Amino acid sequence: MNDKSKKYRSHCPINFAQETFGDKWSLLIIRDLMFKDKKYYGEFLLSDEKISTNILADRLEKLETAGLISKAIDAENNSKKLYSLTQKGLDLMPMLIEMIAWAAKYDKESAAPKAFIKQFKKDREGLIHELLTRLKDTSK
Amino acid sequence: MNDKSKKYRSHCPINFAQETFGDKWSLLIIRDLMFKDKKYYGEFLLSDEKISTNILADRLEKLETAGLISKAIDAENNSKKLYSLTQKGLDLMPMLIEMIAWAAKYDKESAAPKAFIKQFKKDREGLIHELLTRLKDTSK
DNA sequence: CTGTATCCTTAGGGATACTG
DNA sequence: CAGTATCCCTAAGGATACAG
Repeated sequence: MNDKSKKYRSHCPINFAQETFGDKWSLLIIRDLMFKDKKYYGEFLLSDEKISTNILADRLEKLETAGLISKAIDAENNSKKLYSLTQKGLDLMPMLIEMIAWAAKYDKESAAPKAFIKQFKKDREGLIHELLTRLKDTSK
Repeated sequence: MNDKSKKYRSHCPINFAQETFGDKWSLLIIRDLMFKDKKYYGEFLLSDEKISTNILADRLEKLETAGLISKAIDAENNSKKLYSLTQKGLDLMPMLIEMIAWAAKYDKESAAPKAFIKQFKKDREGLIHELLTRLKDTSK
C-alpha cells in the first residue's frame, strides 16, 4: 500500500471520473454534502439508501484522499468531525445538476425539484459559454 | 426474473442515475457511441479499458433494456448489429460534457484528457451548438 | 465477426458487535 | 455519537473456449 499512485485503466476523462467517484456510494455522500447540508457522520447514516457504517467510513476516507472532501474538528464539539466539500468537490455541481435534470426527465418516480432545475439551466447557459471558451483555450 | 420492476434504493434522482449507468462500464460504452462514433461490437472491444466479451454483451443488453441505446441490423451486412444512442442516451451529453470538463481540470497528471478534449472540440463543435440550442429550448 | 456459455476469482458491500 | 473491526456473501467482473 506504499504505492500511492493509482493505476487507471486509461487516461480518458470519463474513466477518470468513473474511477474517482463511480462506486455505489460516493456520489450519494457528495449529494448529501452539496444539496442536503449534511456535515456529520451520523447524518449520512440516516439517508434513505442506508449506507452501513464501515462503508461510510471507508468512502469518507477515500473521498478525502481523492481531495473531494475535507475533515475538520467541530468547533463546538471536539469529538465531532465536520465534513465539507473542497473546491474540487464543489466543482462537481454542474455535472450533478445535469444528472438530476436527466433523471428528472426520465424517472417519473424521482422527486426532483423541477423549478430549481429550470432556473439552473437558465443561469447556466453562461457556464456553457465559459466551458466553450475553456475548450477553445485548451485546444490551442 | 419475471419481475421487470427494478427495486431502487431510493427515489433520489442521483441514485436513479447511479443505478442506471453507475457501473464500471456503461458510461464508457456511451462515451464510445457519443464521442468516438463507434457502432459495432468489435469496436467497443478495442477501447483502451479492455472490456471483456461477456461483460460487453451484458452491458449492451442492459443499456438497451434501460432505453439508452438501440440495436439495428446493419443495412450493408446482415450479420452485423448497429448500435446507436436513443434520445434518452443522447440526453446524457450535457452531463458527460460537465464530467469531462471536471476531469480535464483535475486530472492534470496526464496529458490525455486535454488531447481528448482537443479531439472532441475538433470533431464536435457542431454538436455543442446543437446542445446549446437545445438547452435554450428546455430552459424556457 | 458477433456474440454465448462457463468457470473462477475478487472486490465490494451488508450485518453487526465492539471501542473511545 | 463517531467511528473500527470482523465475518460473511454475493454480484461483478476477468479469461477463455466455443458457436452461428
